[in-house]
Amino acid sequence: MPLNTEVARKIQELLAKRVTAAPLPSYNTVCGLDVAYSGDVAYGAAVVVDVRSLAVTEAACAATKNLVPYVPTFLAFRELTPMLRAYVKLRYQPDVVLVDGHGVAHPRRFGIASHIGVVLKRPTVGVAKSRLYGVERGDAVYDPETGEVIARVLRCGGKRYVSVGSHVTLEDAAALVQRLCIGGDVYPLRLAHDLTQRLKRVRPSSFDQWGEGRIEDDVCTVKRLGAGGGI
DNA sequence: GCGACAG
DNA sequence: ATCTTGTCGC
Repeated sequence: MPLNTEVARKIQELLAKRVTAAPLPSYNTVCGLDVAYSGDVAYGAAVVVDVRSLAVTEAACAATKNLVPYVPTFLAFRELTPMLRAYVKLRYQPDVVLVDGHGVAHPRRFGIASHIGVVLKRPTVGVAKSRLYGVERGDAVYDPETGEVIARVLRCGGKRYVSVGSHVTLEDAAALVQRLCIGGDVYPLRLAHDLTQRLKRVRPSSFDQWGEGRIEDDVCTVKRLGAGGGI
């Protein structure tokens, strides 16, 4: 599927007004969202972790076809569907969602993490491995237009640009990511990435035999608290 | 016009 | 993101 950047841009500008930065209430579970590709199929994964025990409480995934091309500043239009299709399969709503990509550290203050936060009306945090927009100075990224700090740079393996998705403050977002930085990676995102990579390998390349954009639950094992099975 | 440009 | 093995270095 093609991408109409004219329309996509207006959608971002309109929805950006819905981004909020409320302080994050106490949280117990954090979900990591990621996507991987194989041919013309995108695999999305949502892995939920208990912040105290670091145990995986639940995980889900999905596959989608009819991919949209990647165009800088419009990543959400390519990865939103596979991420959300996996997310909605979760039985329990996680307290916070970590997204692989930027939040408001975006030219129109609406990266994929913000897009997901607004759509779900839930706390989301953007975690990217490289800068897309803004001026980096020390551990902060400033908006060249307003001078506002739009992202925090953390060291977790390599650099990690943390920004507000929505419904969280930058301070809380940075503290949360720092806390989940384990083994040189942001744990929930690492698990989501691993799951996504495995699905890509386990699945034969074609897509049709799995039907309307989804992977059978027996292949994408969904693990839950107290239940058996692994990711 | 030139350079930058999440995944 | 994806195509891909070995190899240099701490």
